[in-house]
Amino acid sequence: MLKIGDFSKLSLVSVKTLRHYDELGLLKPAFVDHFTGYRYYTAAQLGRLNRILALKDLGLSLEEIGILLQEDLSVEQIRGMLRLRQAEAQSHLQALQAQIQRVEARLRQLEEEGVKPMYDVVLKTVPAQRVAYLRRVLPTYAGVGELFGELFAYLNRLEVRPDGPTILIMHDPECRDEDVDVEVAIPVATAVPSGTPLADRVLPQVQVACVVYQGSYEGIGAAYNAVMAWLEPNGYKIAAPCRENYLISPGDTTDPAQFVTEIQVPVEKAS
Amino acid sequence: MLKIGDFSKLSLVSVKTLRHYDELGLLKPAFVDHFTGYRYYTAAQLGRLNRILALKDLGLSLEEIGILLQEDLSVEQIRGMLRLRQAEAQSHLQALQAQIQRVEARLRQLEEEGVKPMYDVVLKTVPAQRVAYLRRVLPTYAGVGELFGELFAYLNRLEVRPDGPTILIMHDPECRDEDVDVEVAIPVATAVPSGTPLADRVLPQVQVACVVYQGSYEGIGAAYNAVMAWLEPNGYKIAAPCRENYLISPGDTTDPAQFVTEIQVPVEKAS
DNA sequence: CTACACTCTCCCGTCGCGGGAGAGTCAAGG
DNA sequence: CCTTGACTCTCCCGCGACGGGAGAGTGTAG
Repeated sequence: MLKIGDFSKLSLVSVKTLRHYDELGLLKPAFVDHFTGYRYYTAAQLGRLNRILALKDLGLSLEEIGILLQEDLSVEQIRGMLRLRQAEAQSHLQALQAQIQRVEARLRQLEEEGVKPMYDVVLKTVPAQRVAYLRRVLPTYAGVGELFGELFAYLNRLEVRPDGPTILIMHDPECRDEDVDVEVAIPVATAVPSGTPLADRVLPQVQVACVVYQGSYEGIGAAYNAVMAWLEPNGYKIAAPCRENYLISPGDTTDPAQFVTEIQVPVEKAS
Repeated sequence: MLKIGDFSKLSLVSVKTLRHYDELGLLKPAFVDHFTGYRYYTAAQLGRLNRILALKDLGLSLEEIGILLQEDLSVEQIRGMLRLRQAEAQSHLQALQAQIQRVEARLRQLEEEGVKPMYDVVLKTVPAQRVAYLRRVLPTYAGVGELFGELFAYLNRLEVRPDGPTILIMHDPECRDEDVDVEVAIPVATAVPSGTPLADRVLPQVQVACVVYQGSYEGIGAAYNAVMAWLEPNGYKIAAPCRENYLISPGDTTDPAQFVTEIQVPVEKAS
């Protein structure tokens, strides 16, 4: 009969941990003095403790270990739990590798530019949303403002309430400045009545890499460069037309320095 | 001015998280109504939030992010933190890969043997300990019992108290049954007086793979097989002579089925 | 004016223990 | 036999990054 401290020295497991395992029912002392509450262990219990430690080293939770320690468990069930754990660990591993890649990319960027980064690219999964939209080929981007005006005019006439910031979708595969195929859209909670010049559709859920750009639209190219430069080192490629979300726009303020635009680039993993 | 729910929808970050970041000082709302406590954000704050999210994606803690968000931080300092994080992530990665290897080894063992494993091998770091010892070449292992008797006799005469279970160290590089070079040892708290037939020495700290074996000494070979079979798939090799710790031995009980022995194999990583 | 959706603060739970308080217990030496 | 110091007990807090929920107050559309 060993007191907890002796058993702790023998097993190199802390007293706290032994008490914790007792509480969880993983390793009950061989004997407990009911008057003093003292726990007494035997050397033979080292076997069970070692099993617990070995399973813990496989990354299993104490709860899972408790299940695995039950005697009446089939080999199949044990194998199932280990396979499950294996899969978890694998996906954890992939996430960690991707994270290391991101840190590396950030470090490289820091060393190459030698200056604190201006733009932070984050991945998001944008949920599906219903939008009212107008799509047209415009001679230049300058016409986008008017197109939004047209969209809002229709909405007002139809008494449909916007339900989010305005969106611009650029359908040209490569960026160009003339004869651009653009779509202006705005989220709506309910479908637009049919038989009107306005249509609605549901933008599907999509994963995007996005940056937030603040300032006049002339300088937005730098933000695009940042997100495009982020894609390759992080293992992504463009999957669909780019979008811009106008969070603070000429409709809200006259000072272009206050304009806030979110650039969203739909992406998928580069195989 | 956006209410927290609107800002949450915009950023795809939960209200709970936004409040949490407020509390930590990472992202204070642009304005707080002092009467109602309502938080109001502006779209321009999305930039800072994105930076927080991007840094979080690198695996940095919110506390570290708080430091990195300070304006007056040099590029050097930022680089230092990222390098540190990189190193952490790398070691985490290695640990995870080793863990996956262990799970794989366990699964293979399960499939090959098709039965629940009897022995669990665990890695420990045994601390340095002072022992009194006797080393001798014996014709067979049967003489080990007598050798222990001799050791205890000396200890009694010198009034030195044992401070742990008895240890057997087998110095033969390969296992054999005849003319074995063995050392019997027992931990002692204080040095053995000099000028006696007994000597003491300090066993250095060592990393061991160990199993606990219960039963008569005749069947101990199976436990050795288990630990030896564990070494290679987990990337370790034997680094020093094997030890046995007699936790419950003929001195404690007459029933060999109750004997408990811990087998310790000093190991190092196979390069 | 009345719903109803939204927001607030506060508290608990997660997971595997570690640290510490305050009280009780055990074993060796005087 | 008594003391003393080393152990041991239970109970509670803390970590990290939030999520869930209670109970109370607030904002806005019909």
